[in-house]
Amino acid sequence: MNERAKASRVSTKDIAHKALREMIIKGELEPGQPIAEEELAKELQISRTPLREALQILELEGLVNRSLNGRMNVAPISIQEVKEIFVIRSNLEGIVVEDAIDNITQKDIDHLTHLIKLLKMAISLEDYETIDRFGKQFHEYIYTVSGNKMAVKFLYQLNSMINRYRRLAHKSIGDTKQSVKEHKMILHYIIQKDKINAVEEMKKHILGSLNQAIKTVEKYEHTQF
Amino acid sequence: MNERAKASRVSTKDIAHKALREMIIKGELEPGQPIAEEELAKELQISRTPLREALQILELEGLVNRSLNGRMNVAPISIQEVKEIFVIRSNLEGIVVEDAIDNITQKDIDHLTHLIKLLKMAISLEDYETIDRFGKQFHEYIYTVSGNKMAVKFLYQLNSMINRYRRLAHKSIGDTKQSVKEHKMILHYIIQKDKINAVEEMKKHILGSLNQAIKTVEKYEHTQF
DNA sequence: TTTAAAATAATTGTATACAATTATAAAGTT
DNA sequence: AACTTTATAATTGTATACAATTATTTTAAA
Repeated sequence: MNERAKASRVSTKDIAHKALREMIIKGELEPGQPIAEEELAKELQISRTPLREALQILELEGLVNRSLNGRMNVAPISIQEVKEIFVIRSNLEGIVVEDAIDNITQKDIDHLTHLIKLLKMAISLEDYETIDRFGKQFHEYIYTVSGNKMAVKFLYQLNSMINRYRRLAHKSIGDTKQSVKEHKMILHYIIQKDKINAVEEMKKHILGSLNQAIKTVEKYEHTQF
Repeated sequence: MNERAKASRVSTKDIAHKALREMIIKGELEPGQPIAEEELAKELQISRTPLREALQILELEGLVNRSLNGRMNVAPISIQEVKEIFVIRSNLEGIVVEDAIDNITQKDIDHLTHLIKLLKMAISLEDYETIDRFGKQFHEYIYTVSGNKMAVKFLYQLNSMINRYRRLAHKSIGDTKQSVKEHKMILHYIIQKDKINAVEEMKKHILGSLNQAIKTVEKYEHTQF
């Protein structure tokens, strides 16, 4: 048999899915904008078959909507939806830290501690993109430790939508410093294996970013119909 | 223009999706069983195109899995997954009652009260199917009142999986009587607009059915690989 | 001019054909 | 006989063709 690992093939569908997701998150496809399959397929230089499958995934992810007549459009942005998403996310992140506490090892704690250090460093450099990346890594590392596949699956589903809003938000240095404090607190409770407070703190942390997200969204809001 | 409402066309894809979901929930397609597109398409008398789209929905719903080589199989059943699902559901149901309390009217309260009466009646008749139906209606009515589209969307997604386990479980009369008590309590707190206790009670109610579900699943478990 | 009806065009939904990949069987080698 | 290698078959992934539906334009009537 062949030595090298089988390069798990990337399908045209997956490429289209990721590309479109990116385009929607970046706003290159605007909220509310109608989608014509033929046209979009030509633009991506693929056929309609994998494109339709990609669009269907995006539909289930909540990034595009399908109206009764079958026509699709980029999902509008709404404050109501942002609120709903963040409350759900806060609960899921709560579930996930709680499970993570059951499984966490010293190696994991070291890694999370390291991530917080990196986070601080990025803040001192006012490098917002890096701040965002390390913050994300902190959370995602906890996802992995939790071993809760289902919750993680839902969290990633939510993240597709959250990323749309995250992109619009530009944090202040004050916000990021507050954020690093919260990460520290969460880690503290994880180390203590104090589930109640870890969950509590995590929920507060997520909901804290909600108000900020709402502000940035207000001016972009589109009506849903 | 035409008078009558446009009969929103049902697509082959949707029919296939619902049919397959039913078959999986009923166990007609067994956990772990491999799926061959061509064969299944012939059986359903449709082409592979809409079948593939239906299968993709089922994949995202967690009812089928796709392995690295593209082959699909009916998702196995596992205790770990049941646990994860119920914890997530309990949180989502908590979110939803909390929101429902903000919107609830006297009419809604009357309806929920009525459903509990029907539930009691079904219990006295030991009609388990009807018990199940009214219990479901009680929860789904709260979904609607909440107005939380996102949470409801996730709940329905979970329900596809939960229904697989629900079907295996056969409750005792004792269980159902306990259940009706819990419904009453939940409604009580809703009427009082006591969010904290309503959420608490709802979570307990959902998690209460977890242990029962676990028992029934234990003998059906298949290993995931 | 406005409204309704009919015809045309554009778009989505499904079936089929083909290409690419993966699994299975057969043949060859040590 | 066990292991590779090659050839064959089966299966999935993508493109194209066609059918069904929906939207738009044109024509006709009031």
